[in-house]
Amino acid sequence: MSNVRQIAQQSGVSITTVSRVLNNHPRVSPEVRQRVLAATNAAGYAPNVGRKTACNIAYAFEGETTLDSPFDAAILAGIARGLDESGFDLMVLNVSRARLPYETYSQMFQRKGICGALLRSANPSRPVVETITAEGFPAVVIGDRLEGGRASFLDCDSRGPSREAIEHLINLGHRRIAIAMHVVDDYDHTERLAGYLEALSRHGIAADDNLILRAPASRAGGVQVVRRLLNLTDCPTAIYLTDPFAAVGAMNECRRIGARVPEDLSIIGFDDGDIRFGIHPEMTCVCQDAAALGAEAFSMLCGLIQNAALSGNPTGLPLPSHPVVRKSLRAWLEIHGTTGPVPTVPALAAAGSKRLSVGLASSVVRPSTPSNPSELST
Amino acid sequence: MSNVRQIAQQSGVSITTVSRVLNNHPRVSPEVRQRVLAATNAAGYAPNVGRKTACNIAYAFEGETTLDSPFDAAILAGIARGLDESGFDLMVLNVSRARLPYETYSQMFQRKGICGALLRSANPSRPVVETITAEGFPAVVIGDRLEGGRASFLDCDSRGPSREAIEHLINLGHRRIAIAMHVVDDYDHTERLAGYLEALSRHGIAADDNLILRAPASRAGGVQVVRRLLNLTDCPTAIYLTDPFAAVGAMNECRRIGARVPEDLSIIGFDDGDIRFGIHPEMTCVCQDAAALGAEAFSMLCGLIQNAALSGNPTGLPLPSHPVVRKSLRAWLEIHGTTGPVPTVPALAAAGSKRLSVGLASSVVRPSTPSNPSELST
DNA sequence: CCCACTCCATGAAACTGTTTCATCGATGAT
DNA sequence: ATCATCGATGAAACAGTTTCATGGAGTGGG
Repeated sequence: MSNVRQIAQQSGVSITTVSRVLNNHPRVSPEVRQRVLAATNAAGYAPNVGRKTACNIAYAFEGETTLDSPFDAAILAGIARGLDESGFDLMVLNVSRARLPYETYSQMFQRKGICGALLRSANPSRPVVETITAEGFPAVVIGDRLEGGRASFLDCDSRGPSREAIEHLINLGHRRIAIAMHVVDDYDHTERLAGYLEALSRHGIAADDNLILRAPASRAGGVQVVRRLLNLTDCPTAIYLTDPFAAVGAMNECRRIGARVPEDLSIIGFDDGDIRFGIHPEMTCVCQDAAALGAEAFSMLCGLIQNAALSGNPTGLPLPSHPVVRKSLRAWLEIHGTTGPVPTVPALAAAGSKRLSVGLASSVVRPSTPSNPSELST
Repeated sequence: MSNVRQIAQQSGVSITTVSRVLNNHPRVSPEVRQRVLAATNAAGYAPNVGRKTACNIAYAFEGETTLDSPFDAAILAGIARGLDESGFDLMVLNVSRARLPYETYSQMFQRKGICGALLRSANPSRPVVETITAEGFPAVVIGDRLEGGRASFLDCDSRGPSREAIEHLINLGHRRIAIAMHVVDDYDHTERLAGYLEALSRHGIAADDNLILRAPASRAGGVQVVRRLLNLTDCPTAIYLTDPFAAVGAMNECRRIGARVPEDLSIIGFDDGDIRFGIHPEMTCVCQDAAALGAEAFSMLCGLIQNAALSGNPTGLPLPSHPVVRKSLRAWLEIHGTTGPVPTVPALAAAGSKRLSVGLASSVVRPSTPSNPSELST
């Protein structure tokens, strides 16, 4: 185990200077700082004083917080339930903000007394997540499959259930089925698209690019999905929305324009919690148990931490070969009241378009895509 | 500033022993431990080494976590948004679990590098919250008014808007108005009851104990509220449910038994987020902005921490007179589609009761209150 | 050009808290 | 009675931080 005195000797400075560098004090010349940092990283230095306080778990994300989404909230709650028995404390951390310029992510975690991290991954933050896991710091990635490196992860397979959802629609006679995904292109949404495409191809239905939409994961996004689809000359008879809020928004908009669900249009949503029971009709949807995801990820992380402690690497510094744990929970399809047989008469397009134009005239909300009158009347 | 050596001298032991006591090591005799602790508390000791790491904010609660509720989730999100600029990190802490037997809450916070706490208060945890604030540790209580001591708090006044909500119903002609509150009797729900009673008394309507219900803050709770109220001989024409989920459950149950909202029954709910827009008809409700509550509480706490730092009390130890900040946000009434004129014919009781018995026969869910057939037929 | 003066980088030493190892006495088994 | 063991304790070594002193580079006035 290296200490400040060794680092000092190796970089030819005093321990004072080493301490200053490590604590980011201003009064150090750039060259000396550089030299000390090099020695520090080479030696894999970790502070020994205050080491005992390293009993925190981080729920780490990068960039904007999405803590208020039911998904993140439920994950947090799942983690929190595990905490009580474990003796760990939970820290919520924006890793990109918390890291000092010079340090590795592992060093940052150590500095904050964190001995393991749950990494919430979305596509934009993937590079960061990959860096952290590559450093060998005990971490479990939630909601992404980092097949490449040596990352541990827990994801929820929504591809199979998404396929089943679409096949459910196909069995009901639907052929023109739309899918609406989040504009942020994360792993989960991509998987749901894959399930959708799989179902279509299994039943010999050609995918239509016009029926593959992206919209914000919000009620407003769902509203837009319905409006845009109703503008199509060949309107779909069913929509799969891969986000809870978007699904609710779509239901609202259907009601507003007088399209009956499921008589005129079938809707399959997605649910992290129990939104599906709060709306009417209860929503057919692909479900995942986000709280279970949090609890499971936490227990995986505890395993990793224990393992690191046993292998004499309590500081979480990079190891040539650290253990990898990978696991998948499964999402599932729940059939409720928003899916039904394909309409015999194509009532939706006509009714929808007509009422859409009426509705818009009296509505405060304007569609974000400027509607072309000629399209509306088709 | 005291240190271990002073504590050691005062309690007549070595610094080793003091360190052992402070770190809760087992090999200390009870008497010595007692003596050292006394000296420690008397001296207001705070560790100096590792002091710089005290840059965390705690979101502290006691007992069961409610992190997955939209209210707590939104508060957290509000806090998280403030964090980025502040340079603090957020710790989620179950104070009753995290505290070691001997230490004060302030010491516990310090041990964990926490320089300020946001305390989520509910009635069962009030004693703990009061203790913490009495210690003078920089803390802001969210959602409770601790008028007594010197506690800083931020609450959201829902009493006025609750009164307005009931008056809105009275103006629509309603006279028999029920209120359903959470079984856990926290400050907010009590306030909403007060607003309800105020409105009744202002309009010379006598409060009826039969119309004041308690039910769990869940969809199932809301279902029960409707069932129990329909059992009454003199059925209400409007209900105010002080919890979002309960309101949604009540709406569901109304739909199931064929009671139309608002034609047969007016419903006013409560909303922390935007549930009101996700259901149909959009729900008339008293709203509060939980994210704003989190953000505001955080900014208040930052003020307290800065103040403590300026007054040379960076450790957050008890001060004879620490500053107190108190603030209220306001909830507000939003009128949407679930409230309407009082029904001219008392259709609900008859229709509801009839369908209730039919519905129950075919339903898996049983009411928790055993229904008396004679009551049903009235 | 020289001489204070200032400012900055740096190190020695003082200081804080933790951990290791040795000691001492009580207790219990033989 | 003797020896082994174990628990409580302290001295000293150790790790890291902070204070204060130092020396040199730059600067401005004479």
